[in-house]
Amino acid sequence: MFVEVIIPLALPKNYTWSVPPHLLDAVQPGVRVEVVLGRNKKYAGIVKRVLPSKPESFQPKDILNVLDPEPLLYTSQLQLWEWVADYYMCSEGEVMQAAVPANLKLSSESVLIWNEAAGYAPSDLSDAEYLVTEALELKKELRLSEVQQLLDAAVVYPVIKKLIEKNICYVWEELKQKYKVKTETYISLAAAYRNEDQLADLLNNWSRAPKQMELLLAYLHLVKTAGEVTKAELLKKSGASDAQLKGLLEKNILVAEKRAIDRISPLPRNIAIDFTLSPAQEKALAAIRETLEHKQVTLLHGVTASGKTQIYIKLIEEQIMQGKQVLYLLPEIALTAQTIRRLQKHFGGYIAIYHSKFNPNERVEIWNKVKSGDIKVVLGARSALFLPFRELGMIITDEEHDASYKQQEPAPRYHARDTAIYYASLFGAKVLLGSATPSVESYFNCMQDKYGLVTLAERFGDAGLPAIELIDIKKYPAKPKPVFTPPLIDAIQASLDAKKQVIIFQNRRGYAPYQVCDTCGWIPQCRDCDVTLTYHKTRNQLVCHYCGTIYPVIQTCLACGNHHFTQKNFGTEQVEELLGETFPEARTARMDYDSVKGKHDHDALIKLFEQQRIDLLVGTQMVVKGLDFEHVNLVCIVDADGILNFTDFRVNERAFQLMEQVSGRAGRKDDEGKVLIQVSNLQHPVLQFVKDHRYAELFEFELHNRKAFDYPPYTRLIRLVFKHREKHIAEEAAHIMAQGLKTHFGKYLSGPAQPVVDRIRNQYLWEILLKLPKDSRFIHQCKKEIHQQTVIIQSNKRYRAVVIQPDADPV
DNA sequence: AGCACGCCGACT
DNA sequence: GTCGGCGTGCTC
Repeated sequence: MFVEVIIPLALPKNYTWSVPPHLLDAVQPGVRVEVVLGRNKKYAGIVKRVLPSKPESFQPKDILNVLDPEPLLYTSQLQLWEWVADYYMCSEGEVMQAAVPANLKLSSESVLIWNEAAGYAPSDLSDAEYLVTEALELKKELRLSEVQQLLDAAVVYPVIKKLIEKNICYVWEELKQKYKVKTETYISLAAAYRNEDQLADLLNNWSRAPKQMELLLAYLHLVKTAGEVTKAELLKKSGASDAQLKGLLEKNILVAEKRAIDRISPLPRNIAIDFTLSPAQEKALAAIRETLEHKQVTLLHGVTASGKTQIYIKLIEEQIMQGKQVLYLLPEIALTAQTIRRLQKHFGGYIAIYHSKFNPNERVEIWNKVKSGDIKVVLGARSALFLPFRELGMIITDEEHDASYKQQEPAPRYHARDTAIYYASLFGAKVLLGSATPSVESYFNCMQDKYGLVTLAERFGDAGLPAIELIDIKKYPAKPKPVFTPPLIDAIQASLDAKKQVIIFQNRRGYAPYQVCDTCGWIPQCRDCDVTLTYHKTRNQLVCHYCGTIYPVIQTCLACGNHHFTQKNFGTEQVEELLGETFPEARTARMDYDSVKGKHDHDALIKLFEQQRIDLLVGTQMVVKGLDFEHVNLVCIVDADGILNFTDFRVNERAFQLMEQVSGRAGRKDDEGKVLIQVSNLQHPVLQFVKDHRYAELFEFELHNRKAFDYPPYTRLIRLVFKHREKHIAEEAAHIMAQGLKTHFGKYLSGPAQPVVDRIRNQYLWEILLKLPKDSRFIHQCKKEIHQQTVIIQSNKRYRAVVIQPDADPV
């Protein structure tokens, strides 16, 4: 018998191994098997299917072992992997990398074993070699990682190579399972004393060891109230010592037992729905149920604070009642303690949280519990899609428009929203997309009647939509360009006086986005990217916001040698600084990629703001995600031009989403929410829509524009960057690509899309490649990238790059 | 992903 | 003349 195995590597296809007779009964699709690939590398792969006949073109090797008594996942997951690999142009092994928690992907770890038999002469060894030899003689074996701690990382491999040559040690390859069950010791009464008489007998005839008796009594008391007693709990509650317990254990009065416990804190498994829906919500819920009767996917377009989550909760409850599982997807950033608490309150022990930053042991536990059907609801980021659901009833994709649903690096470059739709179809499950600002592609699918559409236009409770006011920046002195206009300052002051909070939105990090040489107008740019360098005052550095490269502050103009630069425009750092100067008595904080490095910083800052220990919060788009601030009554968009003034109309959708999301932060509880937008082009179409929260019309506008440009409605962003030392080559490449895209996107508008687009893209890429100079490294890289959804091509530092970034396509 | 093989430039 | 860098291809 033979098996096709998925190995967690980017192999061009799956390989086949043969099964020795004694393992025949153990193999089945979904189990892990230990196999040798290449010379002596061992991997734990997953059996995709069992093949009856021997392959012809090669001689398969035997599998070494079967690692699982039962499959790790169901066939629906294997189907999903196959689809993702095909659709997003990667190998199934790469999908496996993303899907399976590290602790289930056994790691091959090389261990150096001390060769007892061989002697050595210290004079023959270099310092580094001697160091390792000594350690080996002492410990008999060393892991490679330990050697690395011992030596300078750069010389590890050469030194080991030498030692092996000198026969001082050898390498042992072994597969190790890292996942360990966490156990806890439980204490219980020995069987002999389980009945009342015997226990009374024991207590009445107690002699000596009064301390032990104390502990025993404490145990008896505890067991009455708690039911089960752990060792740690008992010792803590009774204040007893280990010795006392040991005595009782030795006398066989109490017994200790180690039990595996769950890492996930056990919550009662009940559902507590303690709210009622508003009439508008009830109506939306009924509409969702109805559309889902005959459509697989429905989009819930609900303005911010319209209470979408409560509708989700009702739907989740229904699914649990039917014994089905639910996957609730959120963008990673929105997975805050706040959201989690909210869901946990209603679903207690039925729910699990899952995202890639979880510790590996917890991930394995959730994996197993989802597989067994123990967990009914998973609240997770995109990686939660790969959990082995058993009976999936529904997938909810909240904040459906969020770009972070698309994985960019590494492969598989999948879009969680679209993958979710496919995954759900395998179960016959329903999908609910939710957003206050749906993506154009989802909206388009509604218009095409492919998805159902339910709109929830009013905010929950008495809250109204915030009033949006435009401030004409041209009315105020042009230089220096004002960061805060007088009306804005007044409004902030009014909020401060009313003890309210303000969010100031500026979608640019750093202090100054670029700087200009006063004499010749030269602007410092990144060496590798076509991007100006942003000055960061706190770090006193120049940073490329595209690739992240850091440069020292430039004192001398590289073009003319002069020393005077002018800082142009402003970023969050400068806004924060100016706020401090303008409102010295207010408490100000900044929230952007630089100020919140870890996840904890983010949570901590949110907490501070929630508790009203911050009055003014400056931030980039980070402030628009996953926050529910009750005391905010003013949101300021300081520099709307910075979001709107692109020649590329395709940015409109993004600009609208940003503004709409920002304005959604204002005035959630009371009616006084206000949004101030400082802008120079008051006539900008996006602003007209934003002003009245008219999403549908913006969409019509977008669609119309895109049609006029032969541009497909549901490919949101295609960016082409061509660079070449020789300008005409770059231009030619750009031209060919643009032509190709234009000719074929007409067809794309009316037909099933993605495969076509991929073929076209590849075809034209090849054409470009043929015209470019024969640079083997460049061509090779291109070939490699062509197999990926996102094409990023570059060749070293001096590069020509083709960046094509198509968004994922609805299924 | 690793690893071997092979092809060119910098050295004993 | 060899050492060693990297580019290329292969692993059932």
